[in-house]
Amino acid sequence: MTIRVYNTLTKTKEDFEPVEPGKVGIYLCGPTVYKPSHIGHMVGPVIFDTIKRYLEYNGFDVTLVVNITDVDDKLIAESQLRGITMEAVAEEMTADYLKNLGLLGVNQIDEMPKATDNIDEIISFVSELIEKGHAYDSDGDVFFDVTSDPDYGELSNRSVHDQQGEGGDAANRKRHPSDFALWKSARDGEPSWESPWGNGRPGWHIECSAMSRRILGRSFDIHGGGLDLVFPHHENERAQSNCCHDIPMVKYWMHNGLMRAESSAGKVGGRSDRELDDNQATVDTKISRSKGAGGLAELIERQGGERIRFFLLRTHYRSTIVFSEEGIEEAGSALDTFARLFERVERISGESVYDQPLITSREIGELDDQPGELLKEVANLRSGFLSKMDDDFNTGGAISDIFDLARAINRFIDQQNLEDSSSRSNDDVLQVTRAATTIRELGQLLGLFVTRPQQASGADDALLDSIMQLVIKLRTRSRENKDYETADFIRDQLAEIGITIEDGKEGSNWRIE
RNA sequence: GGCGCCGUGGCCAAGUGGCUAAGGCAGCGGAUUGCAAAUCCGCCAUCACCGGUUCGAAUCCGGUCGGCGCCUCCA
Repeated sequence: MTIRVYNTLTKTKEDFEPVEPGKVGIYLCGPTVYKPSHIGHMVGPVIFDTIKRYLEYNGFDVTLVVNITDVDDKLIAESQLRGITMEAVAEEMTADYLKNLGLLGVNQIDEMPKATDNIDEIISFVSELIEKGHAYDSDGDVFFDVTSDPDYGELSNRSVHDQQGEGGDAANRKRHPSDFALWKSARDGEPSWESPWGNGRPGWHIECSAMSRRILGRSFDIHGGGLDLVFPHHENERAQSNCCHDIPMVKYWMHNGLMRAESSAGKVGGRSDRELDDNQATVDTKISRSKGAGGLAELIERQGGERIRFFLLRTHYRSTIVFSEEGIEEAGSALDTFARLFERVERISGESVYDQPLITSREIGELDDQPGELLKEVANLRSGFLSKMDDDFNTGGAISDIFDLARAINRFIDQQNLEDSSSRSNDDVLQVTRAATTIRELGQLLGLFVTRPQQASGADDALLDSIMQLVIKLRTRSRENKDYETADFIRDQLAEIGITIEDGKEGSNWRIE
């Protein structure tokens, strides 16, 4: 069992071996908190949350860091526009971001450092770069000298010659057009901090170099982010850190694919809308406002976090995901299979699958020999799931195995006629329970099936449940009297208010759709 | 112009040199059901196109067509 990881730097999958055995440091570039987050911002957190879960399951001690960029041009612009402080904007948008992460089950983040809490660290980092001859002070701005880094451009595969470089008035203070700002001198009315080069604020890239060093050390394992960050952000971070420390900052650079709106409008929340002709712009703007870029909170409320998470994880993390709400609904239909299965198992065993203890380590599971016909199949599928995850966290491929698992369990229940209590054996019930628990064991690695769904059955609301028991009793009586007209009427009427009745071998079940 | 990605069944989506090309959604047929629903069983693709390498390619190479990203703030 070797985990393999695709490294953007080498463009190949490599065997995963942490810098320090048993320990893994992951730094994921988080958001600039100037606007509410959209679904595209969730792709990285969901996949890296999943990666951490998987690595921990495999016995690694993982630290996951996601930074918050709370000082930059866009934040300043937003605060001026709204007439409130930059801190207030950042605070509001950070809260929005955290709320959305929570709803999607992203709860593996260990630290979320903010740029403004690390100004001292940033200033000393810049000073070190100047001392080592990799940066220069130019009239209150400090720039990184890209020509001092022989490896510059290696990550994004480009040479200094074909760089455009930032334009604007900063350009004539640079020695080379590709040099980028480590420290920007303050303009009137902008937030600023004292520094050896005068009042100013950090450049975009330096916070990540400084904060990752503080928390994860000079050399850590995984640095992640969206594909759009490879250049210039990660290229520049890498240049800063490598030049400052003379050791590789990061062992594995991992980048997730970006999300795109339907009808190839460009990425969600991106700027491509305005470049389209009128006709298309109308279509695409509507899509992005109603379905994603606009209200993530509303989207989550409508669909549920688990569905969205599953939707994201169905596609390989390096691929582009085309956003559509239909896609999320389809993912939801697929996910319902598991909710129904867990209820079915609960009816048979009398215990909630959600109350069963979960295996949280791969080793324990592998040592456990599984007796019984069903559990043999389960063991096979389980190892299929794990080997797909081993191969660069192929969540999309691995998911097929949990569907096969569900089918195997349902088939076993059918064949052994376990819904009929008279034909149940303790061994069969045990096998089914353990098999279903294996789905949860694997699901938890993806952040799925972690908590019991609220509306899986009526048990949440005692009054509703007793009323439904009564309704079912009345309907059962009708059926026994062969009064199918009444029985069907009750079922149809319930369906209209969103309650599904299913007649089973030992009575009827109901479910809120 | 430079760098890079993608094109697998109606739709979504794994697989990237060799068992019968995963899985999901939808559909169809069957079992089951009073009828349904759920569940199970079965059916539904030769992998954009052309050429090449190879005993053998969806998987490698070249070309064509089509879609997309980065090079500027962006997860």
